[in-house]
Amino acid sequence: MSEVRTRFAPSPTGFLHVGSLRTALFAYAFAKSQGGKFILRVEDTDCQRCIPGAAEKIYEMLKIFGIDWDEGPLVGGSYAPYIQSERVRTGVYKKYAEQLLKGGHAYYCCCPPEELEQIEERHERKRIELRDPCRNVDIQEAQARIKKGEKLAIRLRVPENETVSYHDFVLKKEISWETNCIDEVMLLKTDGFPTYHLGVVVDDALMQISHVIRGRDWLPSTPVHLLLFKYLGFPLPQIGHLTDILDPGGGKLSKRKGAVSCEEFLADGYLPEAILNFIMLVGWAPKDNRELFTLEEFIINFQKGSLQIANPVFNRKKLDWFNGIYLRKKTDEELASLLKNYVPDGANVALVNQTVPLVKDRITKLSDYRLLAGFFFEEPKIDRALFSATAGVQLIKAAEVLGKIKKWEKVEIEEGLKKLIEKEKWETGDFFMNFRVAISGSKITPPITDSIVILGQKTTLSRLQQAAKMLE
RNA sequence: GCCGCCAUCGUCUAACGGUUUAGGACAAGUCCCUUUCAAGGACUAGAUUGCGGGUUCGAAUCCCACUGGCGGCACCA
Repeated sequence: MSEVRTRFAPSPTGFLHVGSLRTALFAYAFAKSQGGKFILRVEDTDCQRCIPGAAEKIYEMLKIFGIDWDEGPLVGGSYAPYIQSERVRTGVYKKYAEQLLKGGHAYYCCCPPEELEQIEERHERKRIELRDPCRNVDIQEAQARIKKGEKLAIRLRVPENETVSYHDFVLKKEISWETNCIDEVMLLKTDGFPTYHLGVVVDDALMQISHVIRGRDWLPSTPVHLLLFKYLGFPLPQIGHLTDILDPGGGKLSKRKGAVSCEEFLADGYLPEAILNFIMLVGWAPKDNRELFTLEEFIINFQKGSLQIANPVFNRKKLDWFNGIYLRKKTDEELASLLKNYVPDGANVALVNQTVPLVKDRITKLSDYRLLAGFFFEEPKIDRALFSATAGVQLIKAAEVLGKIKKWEKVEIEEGLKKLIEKEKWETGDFFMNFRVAISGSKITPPITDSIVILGQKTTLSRLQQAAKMLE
């Protein structure tokens, strides 16, 4: 059996989408699970849509998630990805387009390039006629026009009344199309760049990709690729289409309803391993219902599980759950260091370290830290409506008791407070809630006595006094 | 409009055509723990497997039709 080779082929037109991360992950795991190779190829043949720096961002992201590629041009001792715009210069795409032309499987298109507004019109026309009028233009005539300096594009010539089909290894079924329904797509643009269709087929063939794994949204263009593989005389790779990830609100996962790029999730304080574990289970499932996998474990188990064929809905709550799990797996030191970008500016490092054990079980993502522990670093803004009617006296007396404490330690503090509550016959819950609000400005906090131990006697007293004053 | 894909609890899913009173996880609810919120533990509820027909001794599992969802139809990828 020949080597398994998969690839991830993003276009650098924006941030890495979680759906793309999944495609990359599955292609990577598929190859790795069989001792194969994984390749990264940047499909940047539409110069206008490319965003400077986007490609580098994608490399960086993949590496953060542990997805690294095994091949490519050597640059400074490591592999660079294959880049289509660079390959254009070698003339490969043009060469194969001309081969198709020669074989009668493509033709020059003399239509003037359309503006975006006209595309809609074309779309309407497609409903009636799939064939381009240029298919009948004499090739000699077209070549004469090119000699005169005109730039002509090249379209695929689709045969009539044939059937094309392939076996989808993810869907596990034969899928076929009547050629009469296949569009005569553009292959080579007037700027000399290939379109996606020519680009993928030529490169997948030349790079000897054994298994093409891509999103379901590519399924409709597969018949075109099938034709190209055939006419170019390339062996057909195995092709498999992954599910589309759906938005809870319906339709494909979209930005409107929240974050979709890996950058955003990371910035929000989701851990790479949590995102990765979550995304593994979106479109793939093991037989034994296991849920926790590291990347290595995923690779080992990949073949034993199965790729889903029904489109899943993106379940954010489940991502939160995974993140909580991985957050709690961190040591306090690790968590403190991860929290660096989420603590208030200029926050005291030692103070942050002390608060970590208190917040660890209470945050679902790193960005929650500030909301929960902000009062350690800045004076709280207190809404007096949060206090109960008994708050005034309680705070004053609590301050008196705490002011007398010699050793500022948890046991001493708790003892003093408990005695006070008993003596005054207060309700424990009522007292602590008022106390909590006075210290933090919030009804939701880490354990409050632990918190004031960290906060220190001076700050604690001043906050109590301030709150009491406010209630006068 | 045309072409294609899909269909099990709210969500993600498990279940060689028979061991299934359809299992697990997230979410929800109840209880325990508890000075709040979490975390943790225990438990509950939730799916006549979209609908209708077949095939079969037997169907969530196979076939057909319907309905619904999704995707694609650019000199974009």
